[in-house]
Amino acid sequence: MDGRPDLRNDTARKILDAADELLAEVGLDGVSARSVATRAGVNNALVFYHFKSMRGLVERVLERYYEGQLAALEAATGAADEPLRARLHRVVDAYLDFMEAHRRFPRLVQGLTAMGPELHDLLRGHLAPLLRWAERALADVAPPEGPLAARHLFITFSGVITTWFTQGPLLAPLWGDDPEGPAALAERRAHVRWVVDALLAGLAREEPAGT
Amino acid sequence: MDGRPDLRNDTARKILDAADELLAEVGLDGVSARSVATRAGVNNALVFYHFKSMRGLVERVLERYYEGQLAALEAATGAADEPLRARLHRVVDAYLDFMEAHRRFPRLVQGLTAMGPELHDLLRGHLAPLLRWAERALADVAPPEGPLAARHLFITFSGVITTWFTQGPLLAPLWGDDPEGPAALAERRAHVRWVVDALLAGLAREEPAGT
DNA sequence: AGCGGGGTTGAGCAATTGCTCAACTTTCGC
DNA sequence: GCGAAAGTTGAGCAATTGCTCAACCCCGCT
Repeated sequence: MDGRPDLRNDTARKILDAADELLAEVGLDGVSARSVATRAGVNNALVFYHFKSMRGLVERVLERYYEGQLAALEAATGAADEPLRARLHRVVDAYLDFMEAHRRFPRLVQGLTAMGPELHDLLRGHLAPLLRWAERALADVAPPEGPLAARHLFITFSGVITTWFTQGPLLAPLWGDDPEGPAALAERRAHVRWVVDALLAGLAREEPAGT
Repeated sequence: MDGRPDLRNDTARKILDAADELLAEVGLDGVSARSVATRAGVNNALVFYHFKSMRGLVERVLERYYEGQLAALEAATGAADEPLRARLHRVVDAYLDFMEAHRRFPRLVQGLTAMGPELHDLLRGHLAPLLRWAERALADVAPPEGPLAARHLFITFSGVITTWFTQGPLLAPLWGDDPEGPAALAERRAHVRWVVDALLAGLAREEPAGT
């Protein structure tokens, strides 16, 4: 009933889905237990029965997304004998695909990050495996320390990708594009790939003799 | 009394400053008119007297930041005869300096962006001049359309910079650094400069014969 | 048939919210 | 020194919030 309720088509799942939708529509502060319950078609007391508190609900929504993201990135990592550039392209594609398939996710993370330090530990716990994964994936080309370390590249890459999804809806109307459309995403995907190539070229130039 | 109250050291300014601080501490939803008034040392009715509504207050806080940011970037743009690389480095430095001097700003924007579409028009209004400025500054090296257009580069650059300030506090403890310290910022600054150089090199390679 | 427990319900409580209002004080032109 | 405007105050209203609780329903078990 608490912690991790069953999510097989029963009430807890409907509540979780409703919370997910509402978080994207009205933001974190706009969603109330009553609104979640109403959308899920259940009594609002059930929200606190299945998830212990409102915060527990939000944490569970987050958890679901981060698990999916990490799985998607790891699945795209592929074999180590593949050329790094091709691997990175696949990973970046997977990142973009996941964000496109779950457009609410970057918004949600953005909102929670800005909500104050109480949630930082929670977010850190989900970010840590992603960072470790990036450090492993970039171990061959990035120095362990300094301005070109994998952690900086990780922040840069994730910034380049997620900023499109968070700022895109704001900016795209300014140049008359549909930010949610597939054409705009394809263009952004090409841009990100180009950025990856340019940064890889820069890394190769920086340290011509790899390990 | 409304719209744009005088900000010369009287009550309206104290309210605005208090709101600014609180927005960063407890997030957008955590700040109430009473909390703002208490911190400012005034009666809470004054919040609605000087600013018409709670939203008006937040808008005014935002406005102050965006005006400062645009001024800082334009001041750093410099003369057109200077080499583009040097100009970009100066602009990027100014961007980083502004963010460092106003660490609450990226957080605030992040929170407001995630808060739902009601605030999007407001944010768009502030973002538009920044975008136009970027398109002007990059007119020589970026094509007007496609994946390398100035707008994509703008999102990329601002993502690389702001993500450090929003995600940094989350990630830095994972590698035992003080994200707010000057050493961490200097390292990030070097990283961003390196990114700028790498992307400029990529652009030069893409279109060897400029206008 | 009876029992017990997970699931569900509506009502409700205490706290907080944005905002209003009438009354009070201060400021300022005249 | 007068009167109007600007500024300030405490009280309070209507609505919403997270959350609790006692009662109920429904199911399998014996």
